[in-house]
Amino acid sequence: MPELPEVETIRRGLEREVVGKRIKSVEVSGLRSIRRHKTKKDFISRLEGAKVKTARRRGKYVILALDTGELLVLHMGMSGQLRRAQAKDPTEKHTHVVFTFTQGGQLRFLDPRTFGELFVTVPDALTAEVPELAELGFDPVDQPLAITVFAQRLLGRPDTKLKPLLMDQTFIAGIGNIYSDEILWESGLRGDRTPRSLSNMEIRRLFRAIVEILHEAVKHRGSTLSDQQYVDLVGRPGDYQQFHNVYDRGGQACRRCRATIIREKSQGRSTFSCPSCQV
DNA sequence: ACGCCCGCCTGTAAGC
DNA sequence: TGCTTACAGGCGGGCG
Repeated sequence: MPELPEVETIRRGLEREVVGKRIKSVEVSGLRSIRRHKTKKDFISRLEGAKVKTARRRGKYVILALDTGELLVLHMGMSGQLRRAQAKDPTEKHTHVVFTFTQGGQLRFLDPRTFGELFVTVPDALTAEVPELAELGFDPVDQPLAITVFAQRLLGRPDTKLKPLLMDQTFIAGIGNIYSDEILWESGLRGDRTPRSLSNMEIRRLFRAIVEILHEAVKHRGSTLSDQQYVDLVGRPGDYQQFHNVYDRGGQACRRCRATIIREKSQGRSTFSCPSCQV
C-alpha cells in the first residue's frame, strides 16, 4: 500500500508519538509479521526495555533507532498500518504486534494481507542480512540528487522502460504504482519510453516531476483511496488523492488536454495514463 | 539486462 | 441470494 509519501507521514507520526518513549512490553500474535526472526522471544527480548531514539525513513522502510544500538525496521507491504492506541481500546482484527510504552499508550501494527513485516537488526547487519535495504537507490525526498547525477544514473539503464524503472527500488527508493503514474503524467512521458530515447529536456522534466510530485504528496500526507486502507498513526486519511491526475481516473477527462484517461495492464499492475499528452 | 508471470495473503466489489 | 472471479499502494524469484 503505502509509498514514500504515506511512509513519510507515518514516520512523522512516529517522531511525534513514539520517539523518546521506552518499550515496556511487546505482544506478538501474528508470527508471519516477524518472519525474519526464528522465535517470537528473540524479537520481543531485543525490544523490551529499549527506548526509541529516532525515526528515519529510507524509501518505503521506517527505521527506529533504539538506545540498545539495535534498529527496529518496518515495512508496510500492501496493507500494513501503524496505529496509536490505548491499552483499553478494543483490539481490531488483523492486529499482529502491540507495543506498550512505559509512559503509557500503545503502538499497534495491523496488516490484513500480511505482506508487511517488522524486524530487529544491528546496523552492521543491515548490509549483510538485509540486502534489499542496503541496495536501495537514492531517496528523492531524503537525499536529493543533482540532476547531472540523476541523468547519468538514468542513462546507466538505457533500455529499461520508465515505469518499471521508476518503481525499481534499487534505482529510486520509495515510488510505487500510484506515484509512478502521476510522475509520468506530470512529465508528459509514456511509461514505455526508455532512458535512451529521452532528450535532455525530457530528462529534466522527469527529474523535476519526481521531486515535485513526491513533495506535494508528502505535504498532503499521502493518498487515501476509496477503500480507506491508508490512514496515519491517529487514523487520519491523506488528502493527495484529490490531486491525482491519472491514478484511478480511467475514463475521466485529462485535466491538461481533456482526452480520456486510459487504464491498461503492465507487469500485472493497473497503469493509468493520458494517451494524448504523454508521448 | 530486461520483460513477464507467479506466489505470497485477505477483503471487497462486480459479474453471473 | 449465493458462488466465482478479479483486483488491490509491495516484493522476490524464476523463466525465456
